[in-house]
Amino acid sequence: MKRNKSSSEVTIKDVAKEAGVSYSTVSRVVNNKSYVNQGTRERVLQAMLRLGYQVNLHARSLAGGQSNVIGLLVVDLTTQYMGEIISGIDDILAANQYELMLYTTHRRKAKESAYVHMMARGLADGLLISLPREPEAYLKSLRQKGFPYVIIDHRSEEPSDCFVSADNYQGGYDATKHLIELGHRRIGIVTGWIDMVSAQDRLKGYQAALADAGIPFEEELLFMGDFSQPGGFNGGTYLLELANRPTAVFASNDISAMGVIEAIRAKGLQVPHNISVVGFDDIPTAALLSPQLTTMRQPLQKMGRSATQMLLDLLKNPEDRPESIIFPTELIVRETTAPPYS
Amino acid sequence: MKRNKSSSEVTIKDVAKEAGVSYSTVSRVVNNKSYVNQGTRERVLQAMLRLGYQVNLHARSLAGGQSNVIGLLVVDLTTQYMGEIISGIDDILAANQYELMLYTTHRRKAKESAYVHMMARGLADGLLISLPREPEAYLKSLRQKGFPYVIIDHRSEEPSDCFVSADNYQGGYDATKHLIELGHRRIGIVTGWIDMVSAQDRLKGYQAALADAGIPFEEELLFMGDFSQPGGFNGGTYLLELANRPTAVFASNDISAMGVIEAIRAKGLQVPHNISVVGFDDIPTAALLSPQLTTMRQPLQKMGRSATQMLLDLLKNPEDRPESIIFPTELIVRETTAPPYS
DNA sequence: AAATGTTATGCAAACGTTTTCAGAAATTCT
DNA sequence: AGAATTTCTGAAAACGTTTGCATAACATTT
Repeated sequence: MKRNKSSSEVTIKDVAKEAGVSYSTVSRVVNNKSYVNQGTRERVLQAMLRLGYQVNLHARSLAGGQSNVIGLLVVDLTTQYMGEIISGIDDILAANQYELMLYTTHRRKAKESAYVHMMARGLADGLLISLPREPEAYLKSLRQKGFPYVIIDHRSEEPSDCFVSADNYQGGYDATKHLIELGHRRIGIVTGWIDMVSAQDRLKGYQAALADAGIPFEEELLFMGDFSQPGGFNGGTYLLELANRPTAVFASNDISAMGVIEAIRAKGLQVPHNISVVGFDDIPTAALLSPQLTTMRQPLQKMGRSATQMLLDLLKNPEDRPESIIFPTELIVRETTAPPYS
Repeated sequence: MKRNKSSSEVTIKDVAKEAGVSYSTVSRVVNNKSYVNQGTRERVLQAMLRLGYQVNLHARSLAGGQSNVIGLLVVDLTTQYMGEIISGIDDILAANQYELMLYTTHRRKAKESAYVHMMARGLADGLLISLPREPEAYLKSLRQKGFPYVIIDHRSEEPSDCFVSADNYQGGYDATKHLIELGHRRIGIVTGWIDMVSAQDRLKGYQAALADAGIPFEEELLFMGDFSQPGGFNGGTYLLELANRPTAVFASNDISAMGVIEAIRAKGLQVPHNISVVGFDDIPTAALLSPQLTTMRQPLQKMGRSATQMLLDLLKNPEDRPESIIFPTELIVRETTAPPYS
């Protein structure tokens, strides 16, 4: 058997020999188990230190049946949105000595499924799934395997699923209501990927706010976007070229709001003077734009933390499944919204 | 031994039984090795499909001596800077069937060392280290272990180190030169974490450009920043409150440039009318700001890709060590720089 | 027809742990 | 003092693979 370990890979057996005990004892010391004589423990600890022992996690996983790794499936890492969530995840994981394995699907639905199966087979103990596009395909197999997972930012209809999400419906409602209260009557919307529940919910909230204010929903004021900046730009351009253009736009996330604003500027108009814009997420840059973006805040870090804690709880007690959480959103009024220009 | 695998964990042996062959044959089929009869191969493949076999990566790593995992050590994930680099890393990794294990140190130097030792012991085959703060502590031990690693955005002095970096010196030089050519003579600088080589290099480039133009370097125009937005804000505020304030500022990255701009606005001044600002990185939002940020572009994605490819090459042929790469930077002139206001 | 290769298969030993089981040693209870 | 606990320790069997070695079957050459 070829072993290309160049040098001293110290194993538990080496430590055992050095300390003059059996390797089971070393294992007990490493894992801080009871039933080890204080003196022996010291001796082993010394030996470990002298030899520079480090546990081999693969061997541990194989023997112990769990890996202390959790997998994270994300569509895309380049957004601040994801960065915030991950930073929350990482907090909790680090505090519980778990490792993070990252899978990026780059919006390719097919990849999601492949990765999930890979993780579910021993590599990870549990899975955090963020912003799934077509989850049903693989969630079904995870469920039937009894593999623990928590979904982030996706309100699952399946009762047995655990998820953490923001109240996208209410957020969409409040964002739209804010515009209505400013006096707007023609309000455009640029949606996210409409196959995602969160995008659908924001749209529904928008429609509900309109209905409650007695404003009819107009198909032509809706643009199907994709949560991206170019998507927002296209949406903005489309809305502005309408014969009877809107006086305000609700963009389904901050990134596309930035696109919308760019489109408005490209037409030689001003925000919020000519057109108001409200975003969604409150990513850190939202406050750094000029004018600063009015947006719905989602507690992204907190969502990451909760989801992770939930998964860890699930790993500990697989029988009682934690309650899913829907966090409230918060309207952050900054400088991109104003009464309509007449 | 407790096994909490709830249901059917299909192993290679189950497949062997199903297909009526020995499990070594199944292993050969799984790994696409030669010396397997076409018919047998078919039969095994069928059996795998029927049983839903998935390889256990921990077992493979343990037996095979390599894990097909590479570790990535980053300070902070919430920046677009990192997002861009990771997206490059991920491209190459995915194409080569490697997994990505992520470690975030959150700027805590002590953590770096702990993680590195953990990864180096079997978990990962190689390490990608981005933006190290105090690398010497653990790099030494990696070197002596012969553990493969590549450093991103850190021009190492150690000749045996492989790294990928942008030409920070030239970038700092060109950014400053751009301001000088516009007519500026008093140019402030907000540095990055000055213990990082990249931050030092940008500063040196700044000083060299000044020297070449016959402008004396003034200590009071230098502010030690930390690559953060608040750091930029503080730096900007400091520079503006100078008795003889600068007419332009070179911020050592885009994020701190945004902070500087915020500070300028807070003083009731305009960019670039009163003060010019140039950043560094060209993160995606740089082009979306208003006014759009003039900055030095680093090919972040490409850097991620190169570093990863380099590491993979290193894993394949540990003897011949690839050449380190320094990518050129490119000045992107947008709207935050203009001739000095007089 | 024997000798030599080539292709295909199985056996069994690793890989570095965890964990069960059994027994030894030390301690506490009658 | 003997019995009953409790604390400690080691042997050995897993965990699910890969891989070196042996051997079998078949094809090709002398």
